[in-house]
Amino acid sequence: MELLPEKTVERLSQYRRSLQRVLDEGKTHIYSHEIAKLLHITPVQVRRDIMLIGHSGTLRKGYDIVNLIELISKIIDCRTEQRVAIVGIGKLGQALLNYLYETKTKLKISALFDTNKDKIGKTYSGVVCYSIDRLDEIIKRDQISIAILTVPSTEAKKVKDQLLAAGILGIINYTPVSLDVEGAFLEEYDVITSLEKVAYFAKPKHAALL
Amino acid sequence: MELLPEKTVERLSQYRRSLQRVLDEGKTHIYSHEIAKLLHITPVQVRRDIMLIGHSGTLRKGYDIVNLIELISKIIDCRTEQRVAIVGIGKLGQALLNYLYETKTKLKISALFDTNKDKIGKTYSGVVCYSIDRLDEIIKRDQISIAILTVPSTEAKKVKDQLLAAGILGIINYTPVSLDVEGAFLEEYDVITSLEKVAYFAKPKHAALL
DNA sequence: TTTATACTGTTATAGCGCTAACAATAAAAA
DNA sequence: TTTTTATTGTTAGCGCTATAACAGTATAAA
Repeated sequence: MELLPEKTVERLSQYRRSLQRVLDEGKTHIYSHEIAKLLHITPVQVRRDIMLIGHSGTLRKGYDIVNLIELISKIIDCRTEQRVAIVGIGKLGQALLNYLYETKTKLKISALFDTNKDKIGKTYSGVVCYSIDRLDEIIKRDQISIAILTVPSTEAKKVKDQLLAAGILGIINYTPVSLDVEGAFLEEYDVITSLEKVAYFAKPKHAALL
Repeated sequence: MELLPEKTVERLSQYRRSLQRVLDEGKTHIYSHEIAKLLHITPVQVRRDIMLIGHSGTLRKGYDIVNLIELISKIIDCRTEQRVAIVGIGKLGQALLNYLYETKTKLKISALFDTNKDKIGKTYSGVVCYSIDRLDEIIKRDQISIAILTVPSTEAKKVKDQLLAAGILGIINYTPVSLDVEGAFLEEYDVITSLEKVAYFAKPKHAALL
């Protein structure tokens, strides 16, 4: 299948989780406008996304929830398990681990890395923390393909280079340092940028008058 | 001035921080291609953003860094201080607080909220944590205009309603629950979606062949 | 002094993503 | 049975964003 648009993939991830919740409540079918309402988007967008993955609903009955979940999973999940490492087990790294460690998908957090001696050897949510010196070794051994980067800014570039050298295919960069990633997929998220953006658009009305 | 495009505002936030770093290293002027290299974007985009805010560089000398920082600040900062609350002081809330509490801008984290009795009354990085029961009171008293939402999913909608009722103007939603925000600016960031997206685009090459 | 160079500033074009419009049709109502 | 209604599936168009192309010009070089 063709590569799907990024935004569609994002929504598919959200559809799947919403659909699972609805399924658990006992529903078997759902209309596009019902899905739309759950995610606060338009029904057209839902139908278009579903069209893009080649699924068909039933007129007047809507979409079969089980079928749809299965198809989404077939498309966005890898056939084999994809392993993920979190590099930098500070507050943010630990928070992300809590959010992610129990997904029911083919994604598995399978290693943590840090430089802090007190953390090395410990397990967090059942995942072992290794010294960052063993990054290359462990990534290759466990065939880890995705890394979540939550190290201090000063270390970001260096660690990124190590990750790429070890053959990582995707990086999520939560440090405020912009990275250059050749040949891998990169997603950057900067909390300061995000806050400053919201601040710009959430200016009090009277501010314009001053 | 006209409202700037969202993406431009995001980059302005990043330009400012990069420029400050370069300034601290003793440089006084910088070329568009130098800024571009720092953020891994194109020089044209940098020039276009700078054009949009009405700044002019000097041919063959580049942009005066101090001037540019001042202009960006004038545009993306509010004239008055904008106060921010973090609602939900779990690991993620605390992590974000660490990232944000010492910005030199007009943004100030001025209150934290939680339901946990052990946290209420404590201070984190010098910011007091209040009971979430006092949300309305404190937001109005301190004129807090922006909220960062890091509560459990189950509480997200209820807290969002309380925030809007208290007059909040911008919300950053880090919960995986999609929100509907009437009349305020909303930014949603979902770590699971983000990871699943990267996983989709970072699939090992051979996966396509299976 | 004249020409070449290396920048900035601006406009035109392309691409992605969302939305509006509508065709098709199964189910429900008359 | 015929008509209406509610829903899916698809295409066409619009808007935002990024990029490409290029005009303008101060400085440097010849």
